[in-house]
Amino acid sequence: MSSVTSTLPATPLPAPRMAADERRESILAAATAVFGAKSYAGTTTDDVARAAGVSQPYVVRLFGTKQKLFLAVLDRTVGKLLAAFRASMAGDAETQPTRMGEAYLGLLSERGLLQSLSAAFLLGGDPEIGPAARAHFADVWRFLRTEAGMGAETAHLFLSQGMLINTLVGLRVGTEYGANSGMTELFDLCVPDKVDVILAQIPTATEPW
Amino acid sequence: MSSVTSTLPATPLPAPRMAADERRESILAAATAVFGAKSYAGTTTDDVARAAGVSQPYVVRLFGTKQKLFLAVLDRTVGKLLAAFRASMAGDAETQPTRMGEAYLGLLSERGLLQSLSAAFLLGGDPEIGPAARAHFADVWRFLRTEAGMGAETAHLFLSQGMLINTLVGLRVGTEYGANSGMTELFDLCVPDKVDVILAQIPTATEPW
DNA sequence: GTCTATACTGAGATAGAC
DNA sequence: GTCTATCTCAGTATAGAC
Repeated sequence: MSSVTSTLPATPLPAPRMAADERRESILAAATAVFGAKSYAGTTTDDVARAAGVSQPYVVRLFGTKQKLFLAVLDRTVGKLLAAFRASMAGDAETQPTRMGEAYLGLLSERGLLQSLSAAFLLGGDPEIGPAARAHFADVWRFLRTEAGMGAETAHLFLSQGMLINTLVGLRVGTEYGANSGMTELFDLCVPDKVDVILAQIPTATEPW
Repeated sequence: MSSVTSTLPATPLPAPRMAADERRESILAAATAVFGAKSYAGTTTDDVARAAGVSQPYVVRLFGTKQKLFLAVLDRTVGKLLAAFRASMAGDAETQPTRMGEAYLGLLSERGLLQSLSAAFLLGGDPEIGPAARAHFADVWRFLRTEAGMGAETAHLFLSQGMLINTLVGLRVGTEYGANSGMTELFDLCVPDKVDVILAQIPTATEPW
């Protein structure tokens, strides 16, 4: 009915060129968010690509395989985790556990970071991911016991509580529960005086992926 | 070269007829193991079928969709969890937390039970699984606080430690780590005097799926 | 450095026989 | 109650252009 030129197919503007390292990092960040939300197998390389604003084959091109991408995400995540812990270690020994706890909560501000970790920790049976996940977990444990100087008991409690926090965030408890349902009580114990901060980090709407 | 009758194609013996309920339960058990090992998205209905010794379409036929199967697994799992807790409640109040902890550890003897739960707890963002997972989690919390009469602090600690145990099992820590690596220390704190029992529950070899 | 086109495979689900 | 055959789509990965 009308001219051909008027029905423009909206050229899907190619992503602007970027230094490889920069692009790599932005894809890792996107992948972290998506893996965190949909777990390893539930994530497609296309999800990641769209979250990062690049094409699906390019994601594969840069990282080789989806699995390698996931392993790269893991490395980066644990690196950030330990870095955050180390950064929190200045100050007097008395309040250190508290500060480390807060450092941990700070990591919630990166979408999917802790949930990607949790996802990896469930894949111990995978022949490639499993060993990597165990190694990373052991690194964290060793860090707490040696570098951070925590006693076994303290480190145990610290880790436990971290895992529960991960669970609550993975469950998206904040999005669905109101002030009732008893969950708020638990939330308060897990992240005292930080409920609002935490809730803000949880994705509320449907994501692009 | 030889007679036709001698090269038997090994008729893949059809599963013996079973009452629907019985078959349903055996598929649920198989599905629990597989979902626990490979997470929701990583599990195929064919994995489950083979673990249960039936055909893939039959699994779908009985449960409608993979998702419904997973939700059924969740129901069953939480049912077993609460049942085990309730069963442990007889006796004096003093040692009750200990007995509940032991009841929890007892659940490790069913392959994948706690790991399926953990997997579900990571899928809070899923439009159908998320709400179900939150509801189940809330049920457990309410149980601890009301029926089991735990204080908020106690319940919090109890849950935390449960989540860490789930993590360790999901990681298959026992399979890969020997007496070194520091993990044994943590293991001992998580499941005192039960290390061997726990390790025995962790699948060691390649499974049929 | 990044894309389009496409080959290939795997997996959920349906149809219908026994 | 259970299977075989099969349709169909989604998703990883490759080839090759720009």
